[in-house]
Amino acid sequence: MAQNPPYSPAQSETHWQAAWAAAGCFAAPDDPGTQAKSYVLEMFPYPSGDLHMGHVRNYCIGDVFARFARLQGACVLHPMGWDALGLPAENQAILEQVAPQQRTPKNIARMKQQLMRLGLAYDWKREIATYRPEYYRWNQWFFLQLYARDLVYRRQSQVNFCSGCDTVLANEQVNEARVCWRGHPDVVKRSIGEWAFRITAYAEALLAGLDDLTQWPERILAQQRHWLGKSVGAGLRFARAGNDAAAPAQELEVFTTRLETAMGACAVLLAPDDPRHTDWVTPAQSAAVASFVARMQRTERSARLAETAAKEGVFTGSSVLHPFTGAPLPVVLANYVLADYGSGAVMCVPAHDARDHGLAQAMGLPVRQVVAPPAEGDAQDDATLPYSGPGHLMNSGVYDGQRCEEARASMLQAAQAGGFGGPQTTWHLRDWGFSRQRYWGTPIPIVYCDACGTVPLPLEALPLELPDFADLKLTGTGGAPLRQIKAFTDVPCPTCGAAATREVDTMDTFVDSAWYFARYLSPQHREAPVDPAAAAAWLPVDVYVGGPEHAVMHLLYFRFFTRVMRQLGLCQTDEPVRTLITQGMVNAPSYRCPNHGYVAAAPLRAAAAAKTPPSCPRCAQPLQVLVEKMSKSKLNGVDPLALIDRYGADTTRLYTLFAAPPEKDLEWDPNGVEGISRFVNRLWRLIAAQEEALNAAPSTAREAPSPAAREADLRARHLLHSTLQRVGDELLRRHHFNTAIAALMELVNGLYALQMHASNCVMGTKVRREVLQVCAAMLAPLAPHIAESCWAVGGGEKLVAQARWPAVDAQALQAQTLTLAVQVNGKLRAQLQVPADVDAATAGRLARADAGVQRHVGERPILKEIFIPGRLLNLVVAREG
RNA sequence: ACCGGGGUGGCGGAAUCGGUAGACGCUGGGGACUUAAAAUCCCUUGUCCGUAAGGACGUGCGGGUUCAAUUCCCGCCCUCGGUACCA
Repeated sequence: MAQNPPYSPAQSETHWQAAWAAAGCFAAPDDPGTQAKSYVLEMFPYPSGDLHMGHVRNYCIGDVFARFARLQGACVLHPMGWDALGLPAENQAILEQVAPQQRTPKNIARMKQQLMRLGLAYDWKREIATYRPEYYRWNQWFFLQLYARDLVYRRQSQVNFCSGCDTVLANEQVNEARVCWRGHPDVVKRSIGEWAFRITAYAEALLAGLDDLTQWPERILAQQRHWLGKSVGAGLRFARAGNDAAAPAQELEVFTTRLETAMGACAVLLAPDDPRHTDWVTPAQSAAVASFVARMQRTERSARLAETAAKEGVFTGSSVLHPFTGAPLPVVLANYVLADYGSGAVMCVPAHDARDHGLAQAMGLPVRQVVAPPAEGDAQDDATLPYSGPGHLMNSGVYDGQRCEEARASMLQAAQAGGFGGPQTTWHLRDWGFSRQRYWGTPIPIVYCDACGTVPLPLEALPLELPDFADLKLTGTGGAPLRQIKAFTDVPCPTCGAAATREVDTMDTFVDSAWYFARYLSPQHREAPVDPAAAAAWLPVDVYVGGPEHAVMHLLYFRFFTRVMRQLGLCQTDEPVRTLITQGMVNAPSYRCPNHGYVAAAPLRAAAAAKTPPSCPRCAQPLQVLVEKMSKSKLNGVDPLALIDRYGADTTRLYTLFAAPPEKDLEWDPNGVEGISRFVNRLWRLIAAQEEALNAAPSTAREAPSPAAREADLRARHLLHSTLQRVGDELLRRHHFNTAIAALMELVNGLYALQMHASNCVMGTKVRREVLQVCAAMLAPLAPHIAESCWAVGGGEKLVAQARWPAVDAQALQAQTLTLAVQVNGKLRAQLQVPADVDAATAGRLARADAGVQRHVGERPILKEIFIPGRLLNLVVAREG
């Protein structure tokens, strides 16, 4: 046999990528018409400048869906774009004083080049980038539409404020010790004005919509449900004690899910960051309160709320009257109360709430038990306090003896009748504050006029473009950068023409990503964010692939905007995504020296292979090895481009798909890549051998095949079609690409075992072609380049990228016998070859005849036989001893 | 701390509805081919006992349900993601 040329992925992959482009395989029409449609989308990347392995994994997974849907006969839309605004680019601009408007397109060009090398089936004509005014003008358009519908408003909000930088900081820029990224200590929480979307108006709809998302992972639905956090309870109003008509507030409303414990209330609690607390502070207490509030501003919210954290409070000096009894209760600020949940105030019931109990002990508040646990044996009302279980009421006047549920209902009725309370539902979800004091974001189209107040820009004024970078000094200090530019801020009022000033905050980048999926459908459309005809044709997204870190916020905003779009007449769907795939992270070993921090991982991988324990190149100390998410700071990244250069795109794709199923984390293993590369080469040799065999075979031969040839054909087809069935199931239903690839490896191993790679193979040409074509189809979504070579050698028409998924031949699958597992008392004792259609009685007879089975059954009678057709037989006998 | 995941050989993982634990790949060991190397091919590789035949144990830990549990239930441990201004 002639020596075949070794596989050259670089040459072959460039060739097929050009062929796909020439054939226009991946361009999607504006309307799929009568053809079934499939919209496959991956979370768009932040254009940092270089593709990393996390991107590669994300887009390879998406590409499998897109290419497989096309094989299944769908008209596929598979676009790509750039999430280009936001903090990292702004920080880089501060550092280098280079305009993000210049840096960003360069980064995009680089990353696009890198993406192209992977041979991803994108329709690049639909590419979008959020930093372009043609894109972000629609953020402004949405803002104005929501403003007109009272779904956007201004409010006060708590932010991190660093007096050293004189500006607001992102959470990421502050560490746990409240030190800022530049090293200033004492970052505090401060209240500032901001813009917010009224997403809470959609809470009920967003909750109900989850029931329709049957193709979303259950864990994501659970996280969304908990984030929405619907809680049904009651509101109860407490009036100010004493006749102080001049006091700024006359009552406090609390929210409770346990109204039946009201008689056990010993205080009413407010959050330290609740601005209303000043209405209740008396002069005598003002110093104590001020110091408590200041201390809380320096404490992390999570530290304040931790269950194990000490419960602390301070008396405001004022009291309110218990609405049921008229008894005075102190108004107290407590560290664990949330200002933005429910009504922002709660009643303190120490006997039946652990946190309240802790506070009561710390402050010496009275503990009054009002619920007795269900009586057991000798009736006992005493319980270990705090007690939060079920029971009946005590110490509660007319309600004594009622079960909790009864008391809750009757007290609610009494509260309504008395006009001091009623049913109330609260949510964990809060409105979405989207103001940012940053440069690299979408300007908010608002003007403030002394005469007209807050004035939205007219739609014709859009886009409101970001002013030039050259006109300001971006330092990351001193508040909103846009305020520096007089030419931007000082404008005439759109209504009255008088001198006015613009809003200088920009928008959160979550606004960009809340609706980008719609822009791909008509990226040039000028009348609206999306052409409603295109939206009707393509929405919802059929498959959405991205990281689980977006499980809650991004996906909730995404779903919220989809509902808004529907109400604006832009689309006809409430939910944006039918099937959601959340993929795991890409991890790799990182190496850390106790003296010198992280050490570059790449040179140490070779050392690890040589089994020398890794040591620091600078001080020779042994290094700590951890498996962590690939990142620049940990110096453990793998350059995808280097991988493609060395092994080719198909090997890179197959490795990321094979090493773990999509939803799990993937650990980088250089040896694993070698293994995949071996498989690709093995496959290549098989394909090359067929090229020779098919060319050599006289096409006119009509001789009857030998029995050996018939047997080889039969076996090859059995193997081929059972693999086709498995791979189809893995791709279509289970989305487990690693096991699909394993099945293909087994197929190739099996074909080698049938000598298909060898010159003495007797397999017929017709079966050889079938094997090649079916293999090509199965490979096409996973390793699309070598799949084309396989298709071409097998004599397939046009490209496999344009082909259809083959049908399983049920006849080829039929088997004569199967292996039946025989257990005795649940332990495997024999494996019998039996006829495929064996019944329980026959299986029992065969099993009893087996020597191994007999040894374990012995003289004991068989009590029961459990037969699972096609799988196993379990003989149950009396246990010994 | 709270919410949601995850934990299976030396390693990544497989086991689809409670039915043969360890598919496939890597690593290690042995062999073939070769002057040699690379590449390739073949055998082998959970632990323990045993010369072997064979047996016992084994899916983070402790219990439970079942003829049968990686899978279901209860209680823990460790770990990852999110916690509203990173995206």
